[in-house]
Amino acid sequence: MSDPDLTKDSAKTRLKLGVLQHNLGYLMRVARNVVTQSSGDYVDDLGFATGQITLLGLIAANEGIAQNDLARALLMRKSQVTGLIQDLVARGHVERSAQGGDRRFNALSLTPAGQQAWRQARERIGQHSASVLQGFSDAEREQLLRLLRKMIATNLHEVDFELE
Amino acid sequence: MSDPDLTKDSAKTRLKLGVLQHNLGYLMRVARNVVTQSSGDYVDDLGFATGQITLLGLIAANEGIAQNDLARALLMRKSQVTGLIQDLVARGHVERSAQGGDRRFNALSLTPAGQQAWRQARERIGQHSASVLQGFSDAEREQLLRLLRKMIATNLHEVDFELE
DNA sequence: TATTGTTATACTCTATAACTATA
DNA sequence: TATAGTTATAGAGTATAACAATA
Repeated sequence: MSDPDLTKDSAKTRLKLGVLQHNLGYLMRVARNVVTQSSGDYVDDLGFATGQITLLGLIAANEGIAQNDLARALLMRKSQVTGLIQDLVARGHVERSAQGGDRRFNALSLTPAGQQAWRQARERIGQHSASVLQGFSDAEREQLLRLLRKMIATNLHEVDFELE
Repeated sequence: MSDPDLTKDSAKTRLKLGVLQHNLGYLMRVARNVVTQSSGDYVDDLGFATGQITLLGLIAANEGIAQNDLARALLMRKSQVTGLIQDLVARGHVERSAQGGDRRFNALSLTPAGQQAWRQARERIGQHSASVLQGFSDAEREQLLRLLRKMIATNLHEVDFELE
């Protein structure tokens, strides 16, 4: 991602973090920016909107899931999920099969094309993840992911995550 | 933060993460949402826009810093920093004193009122940080923050973070 | 020619609420 | 009365580029 705005200055900015180095909000803000800004290099050409790859992955792991459950799992609004899923349906990646019992919700699943797209996207986000964590030892990498999962699990009370 | 959209269902959504449980992008996305959505409970009444508290903290730790250096440190656009700083100046928290040497950039510093505001905000974001990490041991907490700092430092090449 | 900072503009993402259809 | 999902709309956040002043 070439960035004409950020200065290509060779001199590094020296910066003190002060108390912010112990603050989760600050560190998560910058870390999030690090991750999202570098992700473009890996997935932009696939043409997915933000969040759509994640939706594919969750549907792949949870065949027949309802949209509201996706919204809860991602802390997204259901209206937001509606738009993203509608686009995935229009592009032939996802299909909504009306559930036998409760006709209010749609059971979501991936079409063959959607499974193919997910396989490709999965490869890419794996590369991206490895790239951002290049300097990390295996233990550090697993530790970071584990602590993020713990943070999510202890704060997202509506969802019961099933880990392998 | 009461949320009329998210369902207050007592039944938990059971969800498999699949390969996403090992993916940094997914975990950072949800973790970020966990943090930002809960932060409102702690800082909304202070009336700051997103990012402004962080700017106060960085200026407090780096008296005389330039706006572009703040932008680099936060992976923000300089135009975005302009707007946020202008508002902080208008509210009397930050002042721009033209630097003797290079008259292109403004050396930023906190006014007495800004220092007071930062002390209050610092207290709040500390409480928020502790709240999100309630279930963590001291070792886990410090480990998570350390790994986030490492992730930022190894990916933000333009900035040289000075830790204590 | 390059950098700091401003402005204007457009775009993406997120939030709110009213609505339907089902239960 | 409550839930799943849709729609419309507004707002917050971010991106792009042209510009002035200075180096």
